[in-house]
Amino acid sequence: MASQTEENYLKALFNLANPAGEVNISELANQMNVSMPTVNSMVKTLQKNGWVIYQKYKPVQLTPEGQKTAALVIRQHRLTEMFLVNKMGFGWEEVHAIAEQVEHIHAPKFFERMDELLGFPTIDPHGSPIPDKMGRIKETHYVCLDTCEAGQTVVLAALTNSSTEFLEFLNSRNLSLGTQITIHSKETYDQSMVVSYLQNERETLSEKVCEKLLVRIIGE
Amino acid sequence: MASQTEENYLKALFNLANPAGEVNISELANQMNVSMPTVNSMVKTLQKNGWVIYQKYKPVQLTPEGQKTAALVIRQHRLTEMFLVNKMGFGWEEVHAIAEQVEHIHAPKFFERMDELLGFPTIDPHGSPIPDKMGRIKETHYVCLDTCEAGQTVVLAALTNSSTEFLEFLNSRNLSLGTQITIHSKETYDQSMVVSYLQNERETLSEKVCEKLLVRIIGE
DNA sequence: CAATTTTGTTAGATTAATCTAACTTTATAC
DNA sequence: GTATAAAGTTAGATTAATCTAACAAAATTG
Ligand SMILES: [Mn+2]
Ligand SMILES: [Mn+2]
Ligand SMILES: [Mn+2]
Ligand SMILES: [Mn+2]
Repeated sequence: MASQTEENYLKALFNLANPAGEVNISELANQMNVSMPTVNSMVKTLQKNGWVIYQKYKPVQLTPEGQKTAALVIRQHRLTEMFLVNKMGFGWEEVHAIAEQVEHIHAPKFFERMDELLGFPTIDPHGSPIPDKMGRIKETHYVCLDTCEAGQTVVLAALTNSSTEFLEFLNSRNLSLGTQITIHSKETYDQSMVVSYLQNERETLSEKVCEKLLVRIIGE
Repeated sequence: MASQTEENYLKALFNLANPAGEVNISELANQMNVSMPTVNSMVKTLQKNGWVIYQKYKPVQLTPEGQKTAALVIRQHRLTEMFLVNKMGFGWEEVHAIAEQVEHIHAPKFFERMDELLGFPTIDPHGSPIPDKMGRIKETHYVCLDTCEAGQTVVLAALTNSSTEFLEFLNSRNLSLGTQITIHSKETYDQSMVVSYLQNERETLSEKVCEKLLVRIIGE
């Protein structure tokens, strides 16, 4: 059974993997906030446990078992976030740090019960997909708001970044998942957009914000 | 901040303390399922952190800070058990192992929210008192069923042992907290009792069972 | 393509939590 | 009250997870 530390490395590998499934030692060290030698020794441990493939000086790759283990921890993280928001009244900006701890609890029934009580959700409070019990993730096909055009109507569906600061910014602008947004114009100089939604008329969103919003296009 | 391991030692010390607040090294080793040298080195660590008083060859004692830290972990354990039973539909025999892990989560808001949603309970699903936010425990004065007399009517209030096996035994006999029990007789030979409650008429409870049941006397 | 920079590895140390073996102190029992 | 037993300590080793310093390989770049 994976230790908490190992589970955190597996999650990081899962999230950092490029299309070929590869992750560099330096990226992983950076993500985990540890030194490269620490990562070097940890990937050897992960390999011994059958979770990664690794050769000196080559990028690391999760094995199928590694992928599944990682996906199940991510499942527990996202179910926890959903439970905290929908059943315990937390805000979407408060739940990540708690879920980061709860995800490591070894008690399948605990998470199955959450899943049931939540009605088997497929996305978490930030719009990220919740892997199923087999570790499979349903692919979503959202587009980034910054690639949208003036005149389009879209619905906010997910975020590419869920930091507390960004979520608090979205709260301050009254933006939440499911909000329907009309794009009035896009400034070619700085890629900012003027949009309207709910009571917010002609709100300007900077490129920095737009590039973190994933939407479904529903009109024009 | 206490590590998970340290928190578990503090809980054990809290629970093992005799009226003078003392715990022997061997008792603690036995409770924690580790060797005496392990305990010896751990109590030195706990002392360095200000949680215990300790002198070579003397029993260990929690300091007031140690007591408070222990009580707050116990609070989190018992709130979790209550939440699992009352809000998530678990049976009282299923929750201890999960709570043993959840109790170590560092997120005061998480447990405050549980407390609120539960309506600020003062006892857990096994009748044990839940310490308040200051670590204070409200004293209860129950009597052990095996000290009761024929003819008395009592209400099951708490247990001195909450092992899964014992809880499953109680489930099989339809016994739960709050059940009103009438004592018909007490066998002087083996201390067993013949009792009635709910639909269960003239049920025999062995000494081994009676000594684990704490009751409030309500009649005769 | 050689020089330099970046990335990755090895070696060796540290800290927490554990163990066994050997020894010492305290308690118990004739 | 000495002998034995029980309880407790010390010493030294182990494993997981981390670090820094030194070195090596790979990538970049003029
Ligand atoms: Mn999260
Ligand atoms: Mn985590
Ligand atoms: Mn318990
Ligand atoms: Mn515990």
